[in-house]
Amino acid sequence: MSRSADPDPPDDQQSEAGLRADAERNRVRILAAARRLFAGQGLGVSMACVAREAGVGKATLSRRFASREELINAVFADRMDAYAAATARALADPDPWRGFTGFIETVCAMQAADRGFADVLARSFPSAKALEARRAEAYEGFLEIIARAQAGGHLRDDFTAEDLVILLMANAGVVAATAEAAPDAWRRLVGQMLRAYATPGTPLPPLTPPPSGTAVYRAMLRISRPAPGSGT
Amino acid sequence: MSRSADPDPPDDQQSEAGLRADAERNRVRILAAARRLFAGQGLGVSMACVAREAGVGKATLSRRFASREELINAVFADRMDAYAAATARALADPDPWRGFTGFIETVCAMQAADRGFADVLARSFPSAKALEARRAEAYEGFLEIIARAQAGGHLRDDFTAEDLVILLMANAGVVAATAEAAPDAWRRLVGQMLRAYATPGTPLPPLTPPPSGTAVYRAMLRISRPAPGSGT
DNA sequence: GGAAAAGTGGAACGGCCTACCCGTTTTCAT
DNA sequence: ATGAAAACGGGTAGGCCGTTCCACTTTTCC
Repeated sequence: MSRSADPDPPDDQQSEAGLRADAERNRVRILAAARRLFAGQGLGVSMACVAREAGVGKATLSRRFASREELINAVFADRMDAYAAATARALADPDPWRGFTGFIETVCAMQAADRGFADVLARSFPSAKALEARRAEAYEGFLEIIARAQAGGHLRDDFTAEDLVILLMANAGVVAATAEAAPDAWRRLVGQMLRAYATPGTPLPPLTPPPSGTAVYRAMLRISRPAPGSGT
Repeated sequence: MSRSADPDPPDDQQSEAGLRADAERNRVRILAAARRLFAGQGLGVSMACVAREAGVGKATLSRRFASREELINAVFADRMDAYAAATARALADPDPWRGFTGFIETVCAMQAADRGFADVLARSFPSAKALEARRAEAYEGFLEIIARAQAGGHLRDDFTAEDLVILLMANAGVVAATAEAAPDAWRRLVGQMLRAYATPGTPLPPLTPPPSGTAVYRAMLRISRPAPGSGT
């Protein structure tokens, strides 16, 4: 709610302060290109590739986004909004357990849909202020989701917020490996994890069937992750 | 059982056919260096780094191991032996369920102990014949482990061999992220997965406590995976 | 003990990436 | 319309990575 309250109205999305028209246009093209590449290949894509894909010079990219983290911050701002919003939606659900499972599934689906975002959720970027603020916000919301679901009796008492991070890291691993060859594999993982989180009597939806043996084999072959430079 | 039945006896370990003494010595140093680096930083370490660590020239490394996969094949041969042997041990256990859980824990522990091996288990290297032979062997054994455990009534009927691969990929993700900051996080994941695999009445050991919030946060900061080039 | 064979490491090369600088083009306000 | 400021993109330098070639050293074997 406290994001862009500029007096300039006609910006539907995020836009930078006093940027010249052509500069703003390039900014948008860069963001679109980066979004595309990050989604498909993870956060490790080289800056030169992003510039090439956006049809701008490397210098322009560097001028607009000084570091990779800055670019990540801008690219994933709206996804992090959706992430934070998902906690609110979960809390609005009258059924605490359904709110909990829905949140887990939503978030893991976001990871599956965007390899870059999968990494963003499993890592932390201290210099990306907007992102980290949203993450903290979501964390607070998730604590409440947990408390409600535990009070409702369907979530085990030993479940902690740290377990979500572990799940996100695990799911990032599965998504990175299977995105192309077995794009539904993550559902299997999540279904099983929910079984593990639930108290004994809890009714659970049937498990997604596992990917075929050949699909899994192809996934084992294709894992080609460029992966983030440990850069600045 | 059908491995090195050479007439040359005095080789205790793996050694190459007619290699000059000093060449063989270098070979061993290369393997040791690669083992060390792969274990700590994953399979993405540069060949130049391996050569430097081994104290040999890059040319020597390339001459001995033409490709990264060849090096991986040699380095992880004994680990894959242990992997295959673990299935035999599991099958020797009179309690099928204990055999199953012990196998899962052993394998995931191997992943946690060696980041390179974690990747090896979650990927496939068609050109690394020795490795893949062992993997196939282990796969056969695992099918039997599953059948026995399901017949015993403690393993759910919907568990499949593909679920092991998914678990290995998930665990590889957790290990890559937490190896330094929260080295026990994988135990939490595995404990929860076993809960998910077990039929309702099955007695299960208590869950490993989750890593502390600060440890998890440090893990989210430090994920710096070089990661394999999508090699030859 | 000496020559041939086997092995070695460094230099050179091409490819890819990042960071920086600089001459040119575009925009915007007057 | 026009000039200054802003933005542009390409070129260059520096760093790794992996591969190949070549003059030199070590081992082996007779």
